Amino acid sequence: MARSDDRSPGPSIADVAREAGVATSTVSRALTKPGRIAEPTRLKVEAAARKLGYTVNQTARSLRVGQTRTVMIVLPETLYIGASQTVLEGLESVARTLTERGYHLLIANVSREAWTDEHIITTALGGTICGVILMATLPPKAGGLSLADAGLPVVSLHFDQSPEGIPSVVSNDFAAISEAVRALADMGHRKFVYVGGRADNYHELQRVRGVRETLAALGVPAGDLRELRGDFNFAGGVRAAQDYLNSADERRATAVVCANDDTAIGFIKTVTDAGLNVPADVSVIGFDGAPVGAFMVPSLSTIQQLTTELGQHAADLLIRMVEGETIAPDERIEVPCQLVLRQSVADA
Amino acid sequence: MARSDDRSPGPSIADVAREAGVATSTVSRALTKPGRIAEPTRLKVEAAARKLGYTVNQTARSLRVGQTRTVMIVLPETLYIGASQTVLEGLESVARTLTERGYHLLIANVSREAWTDEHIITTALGGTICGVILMATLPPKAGGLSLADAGLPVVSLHFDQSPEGIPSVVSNDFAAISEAVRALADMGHRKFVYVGGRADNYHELQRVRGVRETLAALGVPAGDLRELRGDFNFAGGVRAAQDYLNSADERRATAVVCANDDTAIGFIKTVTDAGLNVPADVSVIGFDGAPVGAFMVPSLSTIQQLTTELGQHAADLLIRMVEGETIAPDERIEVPCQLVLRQSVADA
DNA sequence: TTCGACTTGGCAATCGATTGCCAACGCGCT
DNA sequence: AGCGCGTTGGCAATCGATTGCCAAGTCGAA
Repeated sequence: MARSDDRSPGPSIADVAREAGVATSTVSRALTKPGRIAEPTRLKVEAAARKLGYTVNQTARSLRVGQTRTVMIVLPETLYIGASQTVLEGLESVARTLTERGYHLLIANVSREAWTDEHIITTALGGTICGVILMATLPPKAGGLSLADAGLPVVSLHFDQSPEGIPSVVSNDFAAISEAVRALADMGHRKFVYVGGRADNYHELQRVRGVRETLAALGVPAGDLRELRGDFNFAGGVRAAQDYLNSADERRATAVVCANDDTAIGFIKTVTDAGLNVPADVSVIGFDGAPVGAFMVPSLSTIQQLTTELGQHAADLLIRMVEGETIAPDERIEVPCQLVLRQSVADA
Repeated sequence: MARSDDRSPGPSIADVAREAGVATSTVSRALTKPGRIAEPTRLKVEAAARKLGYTVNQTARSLRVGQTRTVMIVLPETLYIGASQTVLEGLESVARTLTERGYHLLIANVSREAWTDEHIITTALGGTICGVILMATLPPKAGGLSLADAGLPVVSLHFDQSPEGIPSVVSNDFAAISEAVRALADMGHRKFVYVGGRADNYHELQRVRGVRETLAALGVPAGDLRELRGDFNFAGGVRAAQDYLNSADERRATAVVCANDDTAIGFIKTVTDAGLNVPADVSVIGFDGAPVGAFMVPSLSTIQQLTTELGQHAADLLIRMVEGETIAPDERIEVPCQLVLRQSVADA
């Protein structure tokens, strides 16, 4: 068999058993079932294992116990590569939490195309993983099958999918953007622009609603809120700024709320190059808390998402599900954001 | 056995065999060895598999063939969370390439502490993975064991470790920064500052050498190059800028080369807030090609790393090693960078 | 000394897919 | 009709660890 391709398999449990002079079952129990094996025997086994450099073969273990300790994280279709680091920060946090608890993290679908969804489903069904974290994405489907058919625990991070039966960990977008709008109103601003993201996006729905309802509650007439599309990226912010610049001076808003930092950055860059001054002529605020914001000129006001906490909660929730705890399918953990006001906003 | 914990195992190969009226071996071969099974039989098997929704159990397969199709990527100890997205872009590129070729990607060590190296080694030895990509890190060690002991194919991405016997995929830092320095000299600059990173870092060594040797070749006296420490982050750029501001006006350099974009951004922010104008008073250039650079005020000149190509090459090289191709241990693939000049530089 | 309760460790089946080996079969040729 | 070769598919061993079951051993109490 393994003739041409001799992968050094390392010592197996049988080797350790022989070395220690006990049965394989004893070795297995000594290493995994504390208390099941008498102390002297256990020490003997441990010594033998260390001497041989034995490491348990996770593949064999997984096959036998019918469970892996590997979690898959599905990253968003577009990674929103820009200024904000929510994806990377979230990933770091999830990875750290899982690793601490002895789990592995498998990455899926960094760039989603037709075949990748199928790849995900196949992996899920193939017994390779024990749970899934959806990061700012909807559950993949392929052929007749969906992720749900794998019968695995699933947690949604960033998108609230608890109404669809997926426990979710989310920022309180609505309350956060509402606070930002109120802060701008308190500074005397009365005419607003909201530069939104993609219309079908979960965050967009929360954020645009937050702006509208808060302004309405403050008594700002609907006509004094202009909504532009920003697509969550730099170019969208640039386009929105061009629209903004095209309106007559006296009709221009003095406060601009953007659906994320990238949009705000594109906006600021464009109006600045056109000769306007931020914040003297117009105040701008973003969303996400990109680390670079503090070092922009002017420094960027933003709504900071606590990405690390979000990731921790998601990982923790999933582990609890994997380990058999019953979690309500409409479980929803909300993490507050922090309003960070910097140079890009000023009194009207 | 599995009484309390009935994980729905899905159909097995035996179920498919029964459904199709053939032996399990026939099913296995029909699904994996094209040509080995007569066409009519193969179709029968495929139909049965589809009908039952059969998916191969990767765990069992891996155990039998002694090989997984999972690659581990070790991310840098500090993720350099700032403006540049090299880690995320590289990750995306590696993930995409591996997925296309039917491999999985396991993430390790996003935050390295004492126990995580051990976790990595254990995983590597445990037969869970078939290869490792080191992303801007040195090989982990734990206890008496190092990653090398696992006998797995390893590729280094970003750091040139080919002298240590690890095939590497790297940017040509030296040539790139040399080109940048020459460009600044061509613009008439004669006094330089180099804001470096951490002294023991691979990139730092390349980049500082590039600056020194290029200036020397251009006949700029060593006294007209001032070297400051920037630590690769915003705060380091800020500190360097404070040092810079403290020197007397007539002694100040007019060209600042930074070891990465974050440093450059911190530098620009600080000197701008202090009343200097970039680029009128001082030209600044970064390194990495952070996407946000184009939208800074002033937009940031930088040396763009082709992260996607780097990732592709690394993944491709590793796959070739995994699949048995012989690769020279001192293999070194160099990917050129692109100099991108924007508003932050101007004639002296 | 004997009995029962408890502890300890070994035997062997098991997880699911792969694969070496071989038997059966079909086909063409003499 | 008989022979040989190539193709097809089945049997059963195998990968390495886990675990139900049971036997042997230990200890204390009567």
